Amino acid sequence: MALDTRERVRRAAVKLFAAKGFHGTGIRELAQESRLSTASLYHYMGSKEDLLADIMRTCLRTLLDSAAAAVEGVTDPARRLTTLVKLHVKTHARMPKETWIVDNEIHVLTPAMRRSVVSLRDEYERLWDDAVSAGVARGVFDTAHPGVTRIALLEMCNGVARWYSPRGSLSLDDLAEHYADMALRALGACPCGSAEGQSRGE
Amino acid sequence: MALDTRERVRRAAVKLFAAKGFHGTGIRELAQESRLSTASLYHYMGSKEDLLADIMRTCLRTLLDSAAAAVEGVTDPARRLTTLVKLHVKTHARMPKETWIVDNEIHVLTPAMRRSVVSLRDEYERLWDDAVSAGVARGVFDTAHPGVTRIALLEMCNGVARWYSPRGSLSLDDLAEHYADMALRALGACPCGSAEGQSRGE
Amino acid sequence: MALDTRERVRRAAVKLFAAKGFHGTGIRELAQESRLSTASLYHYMGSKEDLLADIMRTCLRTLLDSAAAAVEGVTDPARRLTTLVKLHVKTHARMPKETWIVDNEIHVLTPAMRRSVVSLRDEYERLWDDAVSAGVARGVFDTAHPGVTRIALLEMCNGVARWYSPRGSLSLDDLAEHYADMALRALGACPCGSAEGQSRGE
Amino acid sequence: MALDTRERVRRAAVKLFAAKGFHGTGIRELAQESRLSTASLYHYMGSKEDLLADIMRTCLRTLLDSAAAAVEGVTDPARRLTTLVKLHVKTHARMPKETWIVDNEIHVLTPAMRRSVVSLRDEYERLWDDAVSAGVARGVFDTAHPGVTRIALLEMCNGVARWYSPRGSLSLDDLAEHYADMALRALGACPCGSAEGQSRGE
DNA sequence: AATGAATGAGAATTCATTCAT
DNA sequence: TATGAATGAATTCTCATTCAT
Repeated sequence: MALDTRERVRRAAVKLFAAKGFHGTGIRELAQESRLSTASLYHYMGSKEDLLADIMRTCLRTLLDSAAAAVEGVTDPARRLTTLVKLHVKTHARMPKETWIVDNEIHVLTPAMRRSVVSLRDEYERLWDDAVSAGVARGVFDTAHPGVTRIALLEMCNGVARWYSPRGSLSLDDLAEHYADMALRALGACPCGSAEGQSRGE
Repeated sequence: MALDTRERVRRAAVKLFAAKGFHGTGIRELAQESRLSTASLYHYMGSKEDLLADIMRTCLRTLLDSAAAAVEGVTDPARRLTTLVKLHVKTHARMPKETWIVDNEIHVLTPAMRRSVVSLRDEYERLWDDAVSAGVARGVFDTAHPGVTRIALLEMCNGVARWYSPRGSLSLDDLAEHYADMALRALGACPCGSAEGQSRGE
Repeated sequence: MALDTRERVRRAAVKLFAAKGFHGTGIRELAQESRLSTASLYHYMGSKEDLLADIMRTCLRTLLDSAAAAVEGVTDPARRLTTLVKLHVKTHARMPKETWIVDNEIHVLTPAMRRSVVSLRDEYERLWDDAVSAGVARGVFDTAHPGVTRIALLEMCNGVARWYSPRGSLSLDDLAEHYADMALRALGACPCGSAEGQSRGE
Repeated sequence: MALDTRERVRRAAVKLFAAKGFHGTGIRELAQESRLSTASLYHYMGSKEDLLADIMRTCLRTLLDSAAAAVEGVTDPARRLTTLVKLHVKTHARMPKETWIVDNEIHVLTPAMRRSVVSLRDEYERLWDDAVSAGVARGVFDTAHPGVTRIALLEMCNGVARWYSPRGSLSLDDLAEHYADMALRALGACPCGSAEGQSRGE
C-alpha cells in the first residue's frame, strides 16, 4: 500500500516536472496530483529535490544497467553502438518524461545531489565512449572528432523524448532502426551497411 | 543611455535564465545583475515573461533572417543544408545562452506568447524542411524518414549550445564543418563527399 | 477551533474594511488584527476578495432570510413595509460595519463575484418593491413615483449604518419606529396613521 | 492652457475616484486618463490626496454657496427646506461623481485635511438643521426626532447620486419635486400641501 | 499513515513620489 | 511645461517546509 502511494507520488512528479519543470511545479500541485495533503507528501518524498534526484537516479540506473547488459559480450563496435543507440532511443520514446527530466533539469540540483546524478550519467556515457573509441581504434568508424561525434549523437537521440509519439506512423522498432542507421552513417560506418538487416533480433 | 540599460537588463536575463532557468531566476537576482532596483527593472522589461519572450524572439529572428539570407540563391540541396547546419551550429556555439533558452524554455510561456515564438521557430524549421525535401526529391539525399531525420539533425545541432567552449581545441569553423559532415552523412549524401573541401571559403 | 480562527479573521476584516475600505486595508493589517501571519491568513480566507464577497453574501443572506420570514403571511402592505423598514434599520444599526460594506464596496468586486452579490441584493430589494407596489395597487400608498420612492427610502435607511450609535439617546426600537413612520408618511400612508400604535408588538 | 490641463486632471480624477474609489485608483491610471506623464501630473495636482481634498472642497463650496444664496431671505421653513432639498437633489443628479466622492471618500483623508472638508460639510448641514429646527419651532413640521429626520433626509437625497440617470423617464425637475414632496411628508408638513404647486418658480 | 494548521521567506508586481533634464 | 528614469516601500499572494495531533 505504501508502495503504491510512493509510486503515485513519483508518477505525479514525473508528469509535472516534465510538463512544467522543477521550479515551475509547486508542492501543492504535486500533492493534488498525488491525491495527498502537502504534509503527507513529505512522508513519502523527503524534500522536493530528493524526489527529483530520485527520479533521475532511477531513470539513469535503469538505462545504465540495461545498456550494460545489452552490450555485454558484444565485441563488434558497430553492433555495440547500434545496440546502445536503439536502447537509448527506445527508452527515450517509452519514458519521454523521465528522460526529459534527466536531460534537462540537472542544473537545478544542489551540488551534492548533482554530483551523484552526473556520475551516473558519466558512467552511462562511458559505454558510448568505449564503443566509439573501439570502433575508431579498429578502423570501423571514420570520424574526425570522435568525442564530438559521440556527444552529437547522444543529443540527437535525446531529442526523441521531445517529439516522439507512439500514435505516429513510425513504430518503435523502425524509429530505433532509423536512428541507429543515422548514427552509423555519421560515424562513417555505413558502407559496411548490413547492420540494419542483422540487428533484427534485438 | 536608455538603450544601454535595456541591453544590460537583457544580458543579465540571458545569463540568469540560461544558468538557472526562467522559474529558477528571481527578479531580485535579475535586478542585482542589472544593477537596478527591482522597481526600475520594470521600467525596462515589462513583465518577466515579456523579457523572456523578447529574448526568444530576437534570437529566433536573428537566426531566421541570417539563415534565409545565407540560403538565398543556393539551389544545390546539399549546399543549402550544409549552409543551414553551419549557421545553426555557429550561432549555437556563439550564443549558447540565448539559443539554450529558445530551445528549452518555450514551455514556460503563456499560450499567447508561446504562439508568437513557436511560429517563428516553425518558420525557421521550414528552411531545414525545404532543404531536406528538395534533396530527397532530387535524389541527392537518401533517407528512409526525411522528417525524422530533419528533426534529429536539428536536435543534434542544438546540443552544441550545451557543451561547446571556445576554449576547447576545436575551432568554430572546424566544429561547423564537422557537424555539416555528419548531417550529410546521416542524409546519405556522403559519397558526393567533396562538400568538406569546397565549403572552406564560407 | 478552526471555526474560531475563521471567525476572528472575518471580524478583523469587517472592522477594517468598514473603517478604511477594501482597498485601504492591507493584508498585513488584516493579519495583525487577526493575530495570524499573512501566510496563515490565506489558509482561512482564500483571497482578500473572497473574504469581502463572503462577508457581503453572509450579510445579505441574513437580511434577506429574516426579511422574508418577517414578511411571510403579512398581507397588509403598510404593515409589510413597516416590517421591512424596521428590520432594515435595526440590522443596519446593529451591524453597521457589515451593512456599510455591502452598501458601499460592491464596486470593488470582480464582475463574477459582483454578480453573485448583486443578485442577492436584487432579491432583497424585490421584497421592498413588492410591498410598495402592493400598497400602491390597493390605494393604500399614494406616491407619484413608486420606484423612486422605494429606492429613496432604502437609501434613507442605509444611512443609519453611518451614524447610529447605541450610546445615543435613541433606543433601537424608537429608531426603527421613527424610520417606519417617515417611510409611511413619504408613501402617503400617514393619514391611516395608527400604524405606529399597532406595530408595538413587533 | 494650464487651466485646461488642470481641469483635465480634475475631471480624470473625478471620473476614476467615483468609479473605483480613491485607493482603487492608481497614479498611472490618473496620468493616462489625463493624457499626462505621472511626473507631469504632480505639477498640477500636488499629491494624490491634495487632488481628492480639492475636489471635495470645491464641490462642497459650490453646494454650500448656492444653497446659502438660494435660501437667503426665504423665511418660510417649508419653503426653505424645499429649496434645500431640490438644490441638493439636483446637484447630486447633475454631479453624481463629485457628490459621491464627497459622500463616500471622506474617510480616506488624513486628519488635517479631513477637518477642513468636514467643517465645510458641517456648515452646509447647518443650513438643513436651521430649516428643520425653524419649522419645528413654528409648528410647521411635526417630527418626533428632528435631528434624526434631518440626517435621514440627507442620506435619502445623497442616494440620488447612486442611481439617477438623465436618460431615465424622470426629468430633473420632477425628480427634485418628488424628493421635496417626500421630505415635507416625512416632516409632517404634507397637509399644508400646496407646496408642490407653489414651488414652480424656483 | 495522514493531515489541518501554521509560518518565515520569498515570489512578481505596483505603489506614490522625486528628480535631473 | 513636460517627462524619462529611478526608487524605497508596499502590494497581494505563494513558496517549501514543519509540527502537533
